[in-house]
Amino acid sequence: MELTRAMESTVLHWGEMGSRWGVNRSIAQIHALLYLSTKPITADEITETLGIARSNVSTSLRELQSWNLVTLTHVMGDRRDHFEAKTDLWEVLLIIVDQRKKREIDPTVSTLRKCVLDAGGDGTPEDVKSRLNDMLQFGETLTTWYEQVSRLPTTTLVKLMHMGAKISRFVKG
Amino acid sequence: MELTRAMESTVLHWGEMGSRWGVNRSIAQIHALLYLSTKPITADEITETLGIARSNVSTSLRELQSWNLVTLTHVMGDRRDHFEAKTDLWEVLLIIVDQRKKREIDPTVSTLRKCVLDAGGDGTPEDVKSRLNDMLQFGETLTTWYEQVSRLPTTTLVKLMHMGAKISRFVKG
DNA sequence: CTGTGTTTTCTGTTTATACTGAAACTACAG
DNA sequence: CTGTAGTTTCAGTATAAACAGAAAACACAG
Repeated sequence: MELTRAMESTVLHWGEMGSRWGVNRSIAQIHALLYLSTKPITADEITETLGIARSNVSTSLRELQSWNLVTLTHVMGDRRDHFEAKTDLWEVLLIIVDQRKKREIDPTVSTLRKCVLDAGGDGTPEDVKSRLNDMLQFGETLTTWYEQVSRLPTTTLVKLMHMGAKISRFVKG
Repeated sequence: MELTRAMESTVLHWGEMGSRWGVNRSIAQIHALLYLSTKPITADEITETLGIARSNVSTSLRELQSWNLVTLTHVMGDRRDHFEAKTDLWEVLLIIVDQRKKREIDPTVSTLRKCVLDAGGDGTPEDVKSRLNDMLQFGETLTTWYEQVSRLPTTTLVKLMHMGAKISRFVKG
């Protein structure tokens, strides 16, 4: 698979972005490549195109599949696995946020909950306790909000987005 | 400075969180410690409490100041710098999102813009071009929305949040 | 100008993670 | 069964980032 200049920069930049957000470069690059590719491609093609080890591609694809961002498909008359990425970017965004929430935010909130409990009997000063409480409260507000909003249909979300700041009209007071 | 059990877990967990989101552990730990502390503390106190090198604390504090999350203050009769963290968590969230947008999202969108231009004349196939365009479009929609909404007063944001999914009432169609 | 407390800079080391390549495994065709 | 194409696992290696400690720079009192 031959990459044009534009495709190459996109893939490289996406890899760079990934690493700044705690996603490893290979995974991000592969994801970008699959997103750009308009037909399913094999692991070997990815290996060649990106110049990374076959085993690394395998592991990364596995990870991408576990995120539901990439699916395995088959092509008639070809034994090899082919891979393709979700193309609806709204769906992609929601998947990523959902997963990171589940893997990182939710555990953080429960850790905080435990800390607030512990703080009751371990001699934590009152003012620190109130800071801890604020954090927990804040986390809970955000997650509750997200859980509701993320369940709205995409079309609604798009419309809400396009309203931008106008949405504030509907707030009382 | 003595940490209670609850404080210690919070600081450690925060550090862990940081590293999963591309913020180094020391910086995140120091931030947590300053957030919990109800009075400004010195770099040396941080060094002792967290058991990391003095130089590391210095660099991290500098970084935190550049993010506007921590400010330097002075205490009467003490030559040493003291540090304290922003305590309004809404403000903290907006600062973090703002900064990461500025440092990472905005450059990504302009890279995409450049790629879309390049793709015009470098032989990129039509269908790939349209994928690139979708990405750019999506990024622009999100950033435009964020720029508007983040400028609303915190009180309005809080109210919007508490409305949760009810906000969808106001969408036409 | 000198001495002391404080902060920053810099270089080498450590550590964590990504990555490779070979070997093991699997599924299937013949 | 056997051979082959394909995939995964695993142990070792490389790389990049975090970190420590020493040295330098700075600020100011006396």
